[in-house]
Amino acid sequence: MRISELGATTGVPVATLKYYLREGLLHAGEARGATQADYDATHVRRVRLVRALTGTVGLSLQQARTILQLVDDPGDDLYETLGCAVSALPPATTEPDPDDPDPYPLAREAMERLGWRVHPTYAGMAQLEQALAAASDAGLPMSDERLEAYARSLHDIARYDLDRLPGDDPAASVEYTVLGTALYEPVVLALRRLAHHEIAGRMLHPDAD
Amino acid sequence: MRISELGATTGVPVATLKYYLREGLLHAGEARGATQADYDATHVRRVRLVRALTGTVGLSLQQARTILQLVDDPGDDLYETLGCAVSALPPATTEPDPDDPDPYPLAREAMERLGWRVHPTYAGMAQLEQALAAASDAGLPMSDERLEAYARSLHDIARYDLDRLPGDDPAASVEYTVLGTALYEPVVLALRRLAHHEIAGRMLHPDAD
DNA sequence: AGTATTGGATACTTCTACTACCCAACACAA
DNA sequence: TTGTGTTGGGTAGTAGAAGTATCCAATACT
Repeated sequence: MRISELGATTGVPVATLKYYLREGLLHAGEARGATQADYDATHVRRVRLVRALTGTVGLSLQQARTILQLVDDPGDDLYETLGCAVSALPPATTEPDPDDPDPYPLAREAMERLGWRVHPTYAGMAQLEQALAAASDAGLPMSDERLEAYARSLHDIARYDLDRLPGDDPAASVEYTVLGTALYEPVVLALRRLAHHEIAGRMLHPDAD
Repeated sequence: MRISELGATTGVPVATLKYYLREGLLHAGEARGATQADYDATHVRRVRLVRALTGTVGLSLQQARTILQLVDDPGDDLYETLGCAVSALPPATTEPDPDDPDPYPLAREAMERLGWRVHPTYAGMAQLEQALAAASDAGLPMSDERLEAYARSLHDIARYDLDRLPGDDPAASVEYTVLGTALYEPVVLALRRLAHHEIAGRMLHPDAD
């Protein structure tokens, strides 16, 4: 498959594919000569993945590249690889001051109340801290009760995800977890928005069919 | 309060505040003369809100402006206002072809299976359709079973949100719902990521303290 | 042999979100 | 009253992200 065919198959302009090649988001095709290279199904899949991550998920090319590198070359520790993936996802956070004994007080207290055992400087902690602080700053602080309600429901979702990992294939598990974390996030948000709509509809127009 | 004070209080450069004024994200201060205007607590709140929406939530200024206009001047129908707000949130979707009798087949089937009564062209439908299509394109299609598991948990969250609306104050309800939808989304994502981490930790290191 | 396409490189464009600078009008302190 | 500093209002410049366009010599296909 030549590059123009790859473009036709995926609907992505050839100039953009060349850009992805330059930027390291797409592996080079197999060279068949100085002016010809062969692209295959792995390239089609990769291009679709890049478009899904940068388009619907809303990642920057830099963030997508980091995720893809983790999928291509995962460590053997799911736990650590997942941490690297999460730290690549938005919202971007700054490194915590290593001297600060309690860099994420809101998130730490939340985890303690929930009884969740998480590493205190896991990337998700910084993201939760930032999210809680942003809500407070904006005048809608999140109550402990609400946070616990959210956490319980999301814990159920996460358990569903991890219960379905192929336990006998660590590499597939890493890929599934890393990509699933990122790719299903838009589904999560869309479903929450639709649920708000559904419930508001029942509250305001209970008589409709 | 002068503009420099507003900048000092919020930590936002004066040049940026002027930019927000020009762009209609921040209402003008009360003029006290040709070269002096007075800013108050509503301006501080608004600046914090803009920074929360554009920073942590990740909205563009255009999207944040749309949300803020809805909060400033909501219709009297929570149902419709919420729809406008959701359509301003990412991922951006295109208008459906009005001749297409079934513009969002994946999302429609999902809603039917779930028994959710939603308007078939609600903005969230396009977003769900796009999210499901992106996951499929990327090689991780979402099973019906998984979608239902996610939907059940997120419906619980949405019910929690709407059960706590001040029923006697429609304007406050609109503000709470619109801003809560947007501002709590980063919390939702951070909690899901942390839950993955927590559960993976228990699976891989069940013996740790 | 001739035409079209490719890989590779470089340059250009568009958009967003600022950031910097300027200026005349004013406020305030000495 | 005079000097110093700030303000509103405007214009212009910047940096980064994500492409897009063009050129070229080297092929591949017909």
